[in-house]
Amino acid sequence: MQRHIYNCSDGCPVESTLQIISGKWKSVIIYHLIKNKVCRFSELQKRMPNCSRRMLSLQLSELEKDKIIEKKIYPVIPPKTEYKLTRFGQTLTPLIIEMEKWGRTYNTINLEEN
Amino acid sequence: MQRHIYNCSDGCPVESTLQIISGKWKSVIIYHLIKNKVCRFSELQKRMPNCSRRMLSLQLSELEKDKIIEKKIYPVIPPKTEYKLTRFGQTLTPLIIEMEKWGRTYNTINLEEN
DNA sequence: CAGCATCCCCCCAGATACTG
DNA sequence: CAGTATCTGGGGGGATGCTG
Repeated sequence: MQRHIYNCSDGCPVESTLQIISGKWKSVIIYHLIKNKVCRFSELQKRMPNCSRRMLSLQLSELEKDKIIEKKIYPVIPPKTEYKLTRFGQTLTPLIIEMEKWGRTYNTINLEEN
Repeated sequence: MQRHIYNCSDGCPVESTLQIISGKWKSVIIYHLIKNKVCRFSELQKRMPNCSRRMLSLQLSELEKDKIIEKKIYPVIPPKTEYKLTRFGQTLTPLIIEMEKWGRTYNTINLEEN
């Protein structure tokens, strides 16, 4: 995690944030975990059909490494896992909700233009 | 701009937002334009030393195409340009400020851990 | 100063196949 | 079900040089 900071110009806070959430699907994953508290891998897949299984897996593992989400594995067959936000990850909620709000009005505007 | 929407799963608002601001440097550019109102190309360069001139140029032109920023060209020699947020672009302010806030506390936490 | 054009390399991410 | 492993191509992005 430390390396992130040194990539940022003069400690620019926006750049710091991007180091954590700029992955192609990370904010979307966090968004669904805010809305649904707990999600299984397949549930996330359904909610993000444009994200390949491979990508979903990669993004999840990076979020886990950065302590944004935590993973619970049930030792059963067939396998079952659950993902949820950590306490630290929950501090991203206001930011992601702002993304949601802006996206909603943006969608509305574009629909009106048709 | 329309194409953006159809890339989004079921109109997911977060995905819509990402279509606009997910470029590698876009949120950082917007951030500096919020803080400084008007910036010249070289001023943005100084504030984002890790962003190459080429990348800065590309990101700016995409933001302009999406009507987030507008560019004013002064027909002088040597050339002078100025960038600022459009009214539409200003609606992103709350979102970018949330990114700033989160990045600040994140930086603080990491400094404490040293 | 504020870019664009070109070249070129690397690696991101899709497709596919396999596994506990 | 919930992933890994491997291969591959296409393009994102750096470096450099040029211009009005």
